Amino acid sequence: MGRGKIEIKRIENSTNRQVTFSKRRNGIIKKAREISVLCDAEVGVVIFSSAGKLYDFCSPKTSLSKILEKYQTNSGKILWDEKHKSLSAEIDRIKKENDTMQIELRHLKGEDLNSLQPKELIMIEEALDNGLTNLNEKLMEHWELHVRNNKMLEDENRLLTFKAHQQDIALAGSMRDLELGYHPDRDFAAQMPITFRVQPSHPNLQDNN
Amino acid sequence: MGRGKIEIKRIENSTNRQVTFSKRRNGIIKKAREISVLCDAEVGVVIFSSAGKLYDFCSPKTSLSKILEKYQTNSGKILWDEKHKSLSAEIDRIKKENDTMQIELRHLKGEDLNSLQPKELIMIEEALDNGLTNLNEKLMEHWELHVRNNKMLEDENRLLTFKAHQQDIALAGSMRDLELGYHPDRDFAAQMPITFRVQPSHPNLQDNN
DNA sequence: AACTATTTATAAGA
DNA sequence: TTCTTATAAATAGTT
Repeated sequence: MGRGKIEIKRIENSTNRQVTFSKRRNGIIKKAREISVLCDAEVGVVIFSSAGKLYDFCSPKTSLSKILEKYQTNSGKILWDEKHKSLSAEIDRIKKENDTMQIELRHLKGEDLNSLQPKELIMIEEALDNGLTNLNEKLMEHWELHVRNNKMLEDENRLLTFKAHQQDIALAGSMRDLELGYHPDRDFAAQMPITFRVQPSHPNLQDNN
Repeated sequence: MGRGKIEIKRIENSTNRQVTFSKRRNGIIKKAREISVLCDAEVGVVIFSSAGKLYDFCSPKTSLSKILEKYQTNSGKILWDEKHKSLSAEIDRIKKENDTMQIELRHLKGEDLNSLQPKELIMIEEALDNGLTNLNEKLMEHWELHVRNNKMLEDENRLLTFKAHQQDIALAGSMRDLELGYHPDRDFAAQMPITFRVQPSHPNLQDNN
């Protein structure tokens, strides 16, 4: 249907094929929806493009899972058996991998060494030595970083202390100047940092007896 | 499409509905076949009539089972029953375990250490030290066994050498004895253990000359 | 992504 | 059901 009739065989032009796929896919899914509504049918459609992209449709009020379950009981065909097998096979494969690693780990931790030959033991020893070398390198890096940071902190600290000291001196100087106005005879308070000088909040509590 | 336009809603007339179902079902399956050929797509269609009758289509060179398997891995949706879920769950669990061990192994081999804190590094170092200790112990056992075996071999060797030597001497002695029979003026054969002295079984052969 | 000339699907009727 | 046929829908080629 279209400007020309086409033969039903693989469309060789890739762009063309993709466009046609897109149009027809929409068509099928629309048709699937329509039949499910018009005829009260349960429909499941799964489409993979040649690029592997997935499109699917499932009639409302059900699920692919339910439809497929019904498919199995109805057709007698078993859809999951293969899947079961492949899953089990994968489990076996991973478990084997797991065991191998487990053994390697144990060996590296110095466990279960009895069955090993000196040659194997020496290989493990080399691996451990190697690991230890790498590890110590990394620890050294951390340590150096730590030392450097500490040094920077110390420097900063010294600088801050110095600045604070300078400020104290400067403040003390200006206090002295101020107090000189009130009690020209006393000036030793200026030697104290300003924060330590008592400001009596209740002057009447002071000893009057 | 047809003599009149129809609204997309459930067809109430049962006969009508069934006829429409039949026609449209054929239509969908034809379309599914066409798209699978034209566009090199994998298509699976499952349709249940309202009466519960099953119709299905699957593109050539594959199977519903395979398509659905692909559907699962692609969509992440799980279509299968409880058994599958538990298998999948186990796979996930083992894979996680695997990953953990893989990381631990790498760490013990001194790889991928960058993300670790000094505290963690130190723990790994302790594990490595420990492993090395156990390993060296085991190697030492092997060595001692080896030494002991060597020593035993040496001892045995020495013993055998000694015995061989003694036999040589004994043989030499008896040879001499034999010869002494012919020359009675020599008697130092008496220094030899008695068992090695030859009892002449044919006295008449003794020297009468 | 739209357009449109054609083909195809199908609703209704037989 | 199946066939026919008028008409709706889908879509191939084009812009």
